[in-house]
Amino acid sequence: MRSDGTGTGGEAVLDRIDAAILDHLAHDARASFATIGARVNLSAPAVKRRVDRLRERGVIDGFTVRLDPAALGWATEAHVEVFCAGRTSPATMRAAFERYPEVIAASTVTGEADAVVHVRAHSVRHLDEVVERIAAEPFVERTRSTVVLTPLVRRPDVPRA
Amino acid sequence: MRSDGTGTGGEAVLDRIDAAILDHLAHDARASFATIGARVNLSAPAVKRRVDRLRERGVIDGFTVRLDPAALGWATEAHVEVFCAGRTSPATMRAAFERYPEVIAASTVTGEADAVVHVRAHSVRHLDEVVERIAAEPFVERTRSTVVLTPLVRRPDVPRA
DNA sequence: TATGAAACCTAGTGGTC
DNA sequence: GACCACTAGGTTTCATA
Repeated sequence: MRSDGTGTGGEAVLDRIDAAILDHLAHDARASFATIGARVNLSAPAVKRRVDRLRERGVIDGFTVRLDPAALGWATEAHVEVFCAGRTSPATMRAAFERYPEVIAASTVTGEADAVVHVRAHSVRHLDEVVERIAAEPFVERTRSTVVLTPLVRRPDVPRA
Repeated sequence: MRSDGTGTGGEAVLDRIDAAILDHLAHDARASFATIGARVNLSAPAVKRRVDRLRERGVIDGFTVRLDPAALGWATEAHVEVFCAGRTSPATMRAAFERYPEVIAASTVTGEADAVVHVRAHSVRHLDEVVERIAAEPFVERTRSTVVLTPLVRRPDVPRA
């Protein structure tokens, strides 16, 4: 895989217009096709067809709302490293972590810990309670938490470039 | 701050209807106000007014597209712990990390490291290159990377509960 | 195969009660 | 918050390059 987003055959995953459309949608997913079309020099139907195709291809996973955690009282954020007792399957971990609404992301990782769980809570007290519950999961040996002090960058999940 | 999302005065940040609207928008940010209204027993204009109010209040930050990283060739993901030489201001770090399109999130944290930077790259080679560049930033003493093996959970940035 | 133009239908929006 | 009227946008069809 080359780092410019093209496959081995040279066919770009996205042409320049698709990229521009996605960039626009990233900023305003409710923009009209006509508005997007004006920026990419395409008619509204043409934009719609491209968006439909991007959805079919799985490039576009859906459209969501961006919420401000602070405005909703989710003031505390932490990365919880999870150390497992013995070998635990990713499926087991997923099943466990999915049950926590406070878990916004989780993945198995290289290095010392077996998994890193991204937790959002209302308060340090709330965070503590969640971490306690995670630590009490049968497959968890211990955890190590690092609390977020200052958010610096927060971008869409996928880079534009 | 209580953990149920209400303030000290007892006024909920969101009433039940707002929460339902946001939940719907989280799943499909391009849903029509009429469709949303059908689910929350409200007319389309009423839904629109609530959404407008949520935007004004800053609860809704915007609407974005959810892209599949794999479909776009962003196959590699890592958490990079950054250790700074001396004291470095968050503003300095933000300015530096913002310049990397590969950085999808960054924050200062408690614990050993000074910051954690979430990086997405096309390949391990690409990731390596990005980490090298971060490590070469003037304020960075050293870095420690943990590469994501298996994504387990990936949710909207803010919990619904 | 992708597009543009037009037609048609649905949705957004502001005013009124 | 509902209802109405008006405007704007979504979606299909068809012709074209």
